[in-house]
Amino acid sequence: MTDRYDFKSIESKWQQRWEQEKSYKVSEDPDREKYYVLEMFPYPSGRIHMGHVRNYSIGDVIARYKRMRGYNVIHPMGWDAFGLPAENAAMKRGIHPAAWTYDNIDYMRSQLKAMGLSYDWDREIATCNPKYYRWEQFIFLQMLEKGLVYRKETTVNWCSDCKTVLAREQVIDGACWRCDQQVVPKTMHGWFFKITDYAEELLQDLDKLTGWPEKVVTMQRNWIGKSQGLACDFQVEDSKEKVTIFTTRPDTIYGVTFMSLAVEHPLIEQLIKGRKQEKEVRAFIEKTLLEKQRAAADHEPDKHGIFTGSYCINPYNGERVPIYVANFVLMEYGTGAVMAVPAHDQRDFEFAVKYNLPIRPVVQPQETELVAETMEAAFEQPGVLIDSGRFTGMESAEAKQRIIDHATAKGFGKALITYRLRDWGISRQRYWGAPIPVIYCEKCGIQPVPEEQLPVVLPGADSPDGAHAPLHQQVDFYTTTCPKCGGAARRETDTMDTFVESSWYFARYTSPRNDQAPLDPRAAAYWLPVDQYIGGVEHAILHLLYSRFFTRVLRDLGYLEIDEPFTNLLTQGMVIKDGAKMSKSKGNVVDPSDLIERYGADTTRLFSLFAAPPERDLEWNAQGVDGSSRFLNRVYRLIHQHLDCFNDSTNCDFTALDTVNSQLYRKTHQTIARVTDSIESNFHFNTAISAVMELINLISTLSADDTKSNLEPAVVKEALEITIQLLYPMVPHFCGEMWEITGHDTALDHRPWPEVNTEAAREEEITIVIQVNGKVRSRLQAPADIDSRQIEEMALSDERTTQFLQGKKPKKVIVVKGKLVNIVV
RNA sequence: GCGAGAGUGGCGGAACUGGUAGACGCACUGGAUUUAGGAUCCAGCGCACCGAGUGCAUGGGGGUUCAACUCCCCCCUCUCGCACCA
Repeated sequence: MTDRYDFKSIESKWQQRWEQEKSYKVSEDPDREKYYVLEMFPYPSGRIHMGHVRNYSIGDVIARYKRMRGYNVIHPMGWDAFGLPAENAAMKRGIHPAAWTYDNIDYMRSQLKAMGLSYDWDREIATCNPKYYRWEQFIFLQMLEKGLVYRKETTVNWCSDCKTVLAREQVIDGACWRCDQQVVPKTMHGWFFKITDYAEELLQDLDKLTGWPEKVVTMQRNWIGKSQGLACDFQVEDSKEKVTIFTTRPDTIYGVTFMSLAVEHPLIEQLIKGRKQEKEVRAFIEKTLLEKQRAAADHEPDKHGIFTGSYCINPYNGERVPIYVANFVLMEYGTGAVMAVPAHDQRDFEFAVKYNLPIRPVVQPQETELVAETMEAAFEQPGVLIDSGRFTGMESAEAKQRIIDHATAKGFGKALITYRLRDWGISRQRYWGAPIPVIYCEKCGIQPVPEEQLPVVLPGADSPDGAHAPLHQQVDFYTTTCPKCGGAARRETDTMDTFVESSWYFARYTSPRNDQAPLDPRAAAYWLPVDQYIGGVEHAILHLLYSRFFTRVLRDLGYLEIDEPFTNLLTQGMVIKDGAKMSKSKGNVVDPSDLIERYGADTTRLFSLFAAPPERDLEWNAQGVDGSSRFLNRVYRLIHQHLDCFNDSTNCDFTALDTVNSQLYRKTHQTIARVTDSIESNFHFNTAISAVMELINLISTLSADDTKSNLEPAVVKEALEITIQLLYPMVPHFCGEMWEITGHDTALDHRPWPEVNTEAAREEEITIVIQVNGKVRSRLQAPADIDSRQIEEMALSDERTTQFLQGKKPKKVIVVKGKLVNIVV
């Protein structure tokens, strides 16, 4: 035997075996309870990085653990394969995006296989495959039919150099992230998913997500951003027009002293026409629009505004209210018009101070009295109404309701709920995405591509030198005939946002080769929802919200029976090095392949699990990897040292062990308990590994030469067998091999997880801590079942303790059974 | 600004419903063995004092308690998310 295990041959041996035997292929089995564990699928960027290693190691431990627990575990993997980087790489290297993508997939698949991950590779999907996006197009059409998709014109960020729409994240200081060209707003048509139809349900059901991190739930709640309030019409003076405002504070409506409109508000034109302010206001609007375009995301511009020359009437008190245009009012939210109450809204307060507008308190706090002249900030809390007509004297909460009721009764307003959530714009002017399956006919208008003509295939993707220009430049692609009238027509040339693919892939995994429907409802009903989903917190909003939306859409289309796709969510921390996230630009990247080459997959996995609990950031430490490697070699040597125990057939009475043997027996069962608990409660594999290390340390200590003869082979054998079983989900090749060389012929995947013998795990003797005035002064050994009176007696007669008492009489003695005694003097 | 989370040795991190702070690992120090080792084994390792020992220690300051990393109040720092949402 050598003193280090040969990870190379062991790992390739087991990987081959798993592959040949299809060890992790699963199918529906109504007699067994299923468990669906899923890691967010990767974008095939070229090589896997440490974040992937961490993500998939965590998932694989859970998959293997649950398998040992007897579950029918589905653990699939695939590729989020559409996206802009493929097009960029293609441009740069003169190859086709499809070729680049599929090459990357092949390489990364081999990297994942080298990690020994227990996937059912027969379920592998790549979203750029027409067999996948065909069904995405199908779902799109079903949604279109149901009115969940619509086309509208909006303003987008356009880069004139790259000739494409940019996502908001791709606009840096007003310029394109790639070519640095100034981004311009452009009005164009696009397709939208009506996610806002589900806003309320998506919000309400967040309460059901008890298996999600609070943080993610909160982020989604804020993102949906529900506000309840009053929509109320203010009649424009000397005009037929009305300004409709939205407020969440109807209780402050008697404190309105002016009105603010967004610069884009459609009414402005009429308000200023022919007035002396006309020119000035136009100039202001133009300037503000420019400013908005340029505004960096990280600072708020100062508040500016300008009087339009018009007034409107507060329907509650009949007062004339001057109408302003202000740069801080958003057209996209509410109604684009805000009633300004400087006394109770900080922005309005600042604006009023700047432009010398009146401040009128109408809600009084409990303790103090607000006086307009001395206010230094708005009072934004609820309180009791004053100077508010018939509502004076009411509490804010009641007043809100009464004021809304009043508006409803009089017909100039109503209760309104608004959401921050916008409909999801999915049109992209890029090549490498799923084509949107509609046809434009001059005569018949927008026509869905007939189902039997799906998929609308991306042209050129099947040959390496095929065309990959944006579809609107590919005449052969967009020239078609109308499915209705047969006349000349034009295909939609936009492709879908890549987030669409990832919004339902987890469901497709349940019947990945189905060519009759997007999903097999029976398979979906068996496997879904995903029991444990694992991925980076950067997807907390978009991907996870879209998936929740799609799940409901697929439910309403009759494919799914569930509301929520992911029962439990684990958001893993980043892998960092030298205090920063690993990135090429920082030059602190560790390539997982180098590690696997040098230390093996098991060591790499073990370290990524041991260095930090999953939800925290993991600081990469090269020496820490050595430590993990050392540990495995230590286990390896220890097993070899005790190989004879596995052949020993001496009878052993586990109920009558001597001190040394019962110590090991006890520790073994305590370790099972600790490891099981660490995994079950919060997936803190770091403490699970620590526990096994302690067990190994004990076996080492006890098997040092002078005491070895005392150890019972059966006790050592049990300890080592359990070590191997407990470590198996984390370091599967190593443990598979150890299991085999210790004479077992059933694969560990089919061995049940070890059971704790609670009797054996119980300590016989415990350490009782003696405190004097709360400070530890002494420790005593006592039998575990000692009662409080006896402990107290022992403590008071303890020599060290009496020294500290210096003859003083105890005022009080607190005894915590099995733990400590505190003597107060 | 708002929201969420986190501050524990030289480092990563332990500590159950308040009850021995620092498990486990890394680094470091001393020793053994070795031709050699980035191998292995033994011992030490929060800080202060020469020390058995004692005192001080979980971001800072108060408080509750016999007892606080843990509970309460105030403050500081860091990370992440949202960012004029009416």
